[in-house]
Amino acid sequence: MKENPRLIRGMHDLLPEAYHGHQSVIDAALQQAHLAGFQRIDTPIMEESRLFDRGLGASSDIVGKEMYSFTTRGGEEVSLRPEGTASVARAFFSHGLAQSVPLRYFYAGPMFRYERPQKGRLRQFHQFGAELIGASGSLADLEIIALGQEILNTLGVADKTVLHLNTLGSTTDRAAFRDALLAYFSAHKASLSEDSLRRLDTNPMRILDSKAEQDRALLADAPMIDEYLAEASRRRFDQLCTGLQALGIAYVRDHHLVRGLDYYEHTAFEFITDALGAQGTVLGGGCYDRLFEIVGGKPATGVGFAAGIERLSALITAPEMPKADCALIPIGSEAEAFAPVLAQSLRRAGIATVYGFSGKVKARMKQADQSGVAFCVIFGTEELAQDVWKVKDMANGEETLLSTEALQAFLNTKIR
RNA sequence: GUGGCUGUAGCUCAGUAGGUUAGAGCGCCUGGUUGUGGUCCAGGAGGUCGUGGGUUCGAGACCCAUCAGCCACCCCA
Repeated sequence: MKENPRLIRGMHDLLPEAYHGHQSVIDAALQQAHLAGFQRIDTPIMEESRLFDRGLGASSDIVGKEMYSFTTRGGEEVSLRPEGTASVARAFFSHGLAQSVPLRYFYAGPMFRYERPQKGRLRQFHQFGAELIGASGSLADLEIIALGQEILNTLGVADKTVLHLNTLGSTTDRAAFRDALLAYFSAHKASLSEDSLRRLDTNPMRILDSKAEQDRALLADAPMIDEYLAEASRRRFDQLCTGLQALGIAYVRDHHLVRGLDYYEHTAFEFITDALGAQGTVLGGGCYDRLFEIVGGKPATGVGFAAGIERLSALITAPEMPKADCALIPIGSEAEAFAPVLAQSLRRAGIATVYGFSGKVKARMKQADQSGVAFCVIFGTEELAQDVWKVKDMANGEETLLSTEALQAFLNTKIR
């Protein structure tokens, strides 16, 4: 316990049961993504640090203090990815994909953030996400939100979440709004919390979602984004709202929803739950047109979301683990030697077969039982001599003697 | 990064105002059954009490440090 290697802080093993929960979340998401025409991609978990430095914005906490960054033996400055979108944007340019627009991509994998661990917050965690590149406007926003909603529906967690929706306006709208906020809060510096005083310098919009009472008291009279929206921005948002209504997707307009990454503009949304403690966002995203120019120098449009697999996994009722269909219990060295042969033929017939339990027959039966198999095939010198297999139904204890062909047929009908 | 709570067997926890050989339940192993699980009965193994230091005649209990976990802030998936 003292000298042995330990788990690094904030890192978690996924034992079979937890892994299965994760996988079923990914499977459900993937299934819906497929139905919507999104294709799976993977990008490296490591990128040049400057991709994230520039892409996510220096004012974001992620870049400021949460990245796993280091210098390689070759002297490259690299970072473990803290999120997936910047990499997708990079890949867009790396492969000249501007030709093939619009693109619908889905990804899933580990992300890394050097934060203090807490409920629903790990240093290595897993996200899946969807990105729609090269389509823009309210229809693209709607498509992405609808996919997110559909995934939550499939997972059966939709009733535990609320969709929060906001618009941040275009880059120019946002800048004007920002200035107005800066002016307003600067005039009320005395009443601001310590954290918000800091935000005033780094990112005034973040004061909007402050949890501090003293800050919230100021919010009522604070400038609203709606007052700063250009006509086109307003229309885009209105059309999105109309579209959501048409799809029967409920939402709440959250004027204080601000996302932490600098690249967002126009539509921003989060599906939030109150069942997970303080880390309530389960799936969130928005429009990130600006990211492309920052990353690749050329304009493109994008909207997408990312979802926390651990958080979703904690919300769903864990599906049952898949079990093997039957276990082999050979008795005696002759039978022992034949177990692999029988296992091979059963497996080739599509029957999931386990063997190799240790100890006496009693102990093996117990292990087989605990592995959850529905049937045991018990055979020793007697059975081998008569060329039969004794099959035991673990549910009711019934035993049947069967020939090899009959065994496969028997198991196949019982299992399906 | 800041604050609060916690750290005793594989798991969940108990451990009186500091006092000899640290307990329970579950799990595990063995036996009751020569080739048979899930119930029952009997027995058994397993702990440097997170780690390091200190106080004391004596520390699992008290103090300090450190590490880890949890919860909240911060931030976000």
